[in-house]
Amino acid sequence: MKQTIKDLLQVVVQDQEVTVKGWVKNRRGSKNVAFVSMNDGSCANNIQIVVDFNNIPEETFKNITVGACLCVKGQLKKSEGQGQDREVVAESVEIYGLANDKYPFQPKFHSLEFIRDNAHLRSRTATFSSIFRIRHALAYAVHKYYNDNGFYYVHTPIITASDAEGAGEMFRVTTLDLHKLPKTETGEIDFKEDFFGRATNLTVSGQLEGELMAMGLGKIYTFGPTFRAENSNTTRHLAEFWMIEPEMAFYELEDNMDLAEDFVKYVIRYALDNCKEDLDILEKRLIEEEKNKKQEEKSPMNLIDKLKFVVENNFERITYTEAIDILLNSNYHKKKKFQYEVKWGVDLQSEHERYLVEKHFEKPVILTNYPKDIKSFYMKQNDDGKTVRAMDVLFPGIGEIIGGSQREENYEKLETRMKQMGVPTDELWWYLDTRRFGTAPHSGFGLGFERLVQFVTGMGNIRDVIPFPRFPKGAEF
RNA sequence: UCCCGAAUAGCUCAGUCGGUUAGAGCAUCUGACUGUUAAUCAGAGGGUCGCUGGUUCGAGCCCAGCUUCGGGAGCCA
Repeated sequence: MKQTIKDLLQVVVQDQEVTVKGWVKNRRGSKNVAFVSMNDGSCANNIQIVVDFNNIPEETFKNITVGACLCVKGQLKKSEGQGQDREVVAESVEIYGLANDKYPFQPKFHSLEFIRDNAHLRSRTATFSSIFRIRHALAYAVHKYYNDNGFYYVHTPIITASDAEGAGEMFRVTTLDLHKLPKTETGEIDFKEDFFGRATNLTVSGQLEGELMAMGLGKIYTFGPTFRAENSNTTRHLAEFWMIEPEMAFYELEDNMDLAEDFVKYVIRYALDNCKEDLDILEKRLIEEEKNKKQEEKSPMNLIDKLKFVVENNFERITYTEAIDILLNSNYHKKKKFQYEVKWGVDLQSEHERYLVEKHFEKPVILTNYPKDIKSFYMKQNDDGKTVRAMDVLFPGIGEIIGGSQREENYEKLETRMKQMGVPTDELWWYLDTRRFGTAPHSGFGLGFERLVQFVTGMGNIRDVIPFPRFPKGAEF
């Protein structure tokens, strides 16, 4: 295999001939010698190229500006300078591509807003190459975790005919001519004429299909794209995002919580163990940003300490009812600092979740047993007749990172609940079949992959942790 | 979608009470410098002050609408 800069930074230095291919991050010159920092994306660190004008014409160096791509042949030697232990003394420089002064990035601090505007080139920046290497590591860790724990990776459909999952607005998928829509006798659009012979959408969740697979394979997980056509303009929502959804036969809510906690800790630990350099870069950036913040907005922990803290401490597990009591007895509530009312039966607002996670417990919290009327039809009903076996994992800074539940396995109870909530039982006949034939207790959850990447990288805006973000009025690149 | 804020050089920003020719650092270009670390030093070029309209003798600054971006909220993962 060809040697990358990562390889060259690790091999034993013995004045050997090497070839470096990569992009110019910075350049400095003086009368007889110049220095070029190069990076090829293989790791966070740059390699320093020494350009001696006795070997390489000065004119060549003049053309090499930040952003240019080069192939440098030379000798790998111990560095004479202080900032690095090795460097490549160039013997020849081939220019693959020059970058003129319109190249947007410079060797200086750039705002995230500016880089976002140039997202097509942002993999060239230190911050974003680190983010995307960490994103890769986390994705790998997800597969490794489930594979090593006996789960099967299943692929659920991207195009789905069911629009009844209640997880959000859907994107329509059609091949109909929008200027000449076929109509039924009653004047409605006739989807019988459409590609699938029925109305179809992009999936909002693979859960229902995941349950079908778990009811035969035992323990499965999905890891794929999901789509929500909500007009959400926030730092933690995307119209296209990647979701991990494990689904396990014979797991009850407590098993589900154990899995969620163990899984999240595993992938975060994997990043700590394998992405040290990249995490250091992101932590440094965050420390710089914190300097401009007011004292009360500063976070109590640096990025890596925060990740270690999550890995080393148990998540707090409380019921919804207990959470309401804590909120009602809080000073925040007594001083009327909450904007939204706290009372049993209403869904918790962001401010309430933040209080529990960031002020009261100061660690991740798993909330369970929510009122049934604020949760989905498929969640297992408790004997109290009021609550369901739901669980939400709340993380500091980003709120809900995981939502899951034990599923209702009783056919009658499920069908009754679907009818009460207006979920069409005829459309979901295949889902009900799992309860009709050999039903079993089972559980699962969904984890928004970008929210996990957000937490691990410390990035505030979810659009910065996916290479090509999709959001309302945003589908560039 | 709602609330709040912002928009000045390629980038990051300053611009006093509405008053003459809109500034700085970095980047770019020219030059200097015997090994630099976001090198340093000297000089130069670079602006329809987001757009449209209004108030005024006079608008970067005040007002209205629009656009885009940011923060927060809702929906959620």
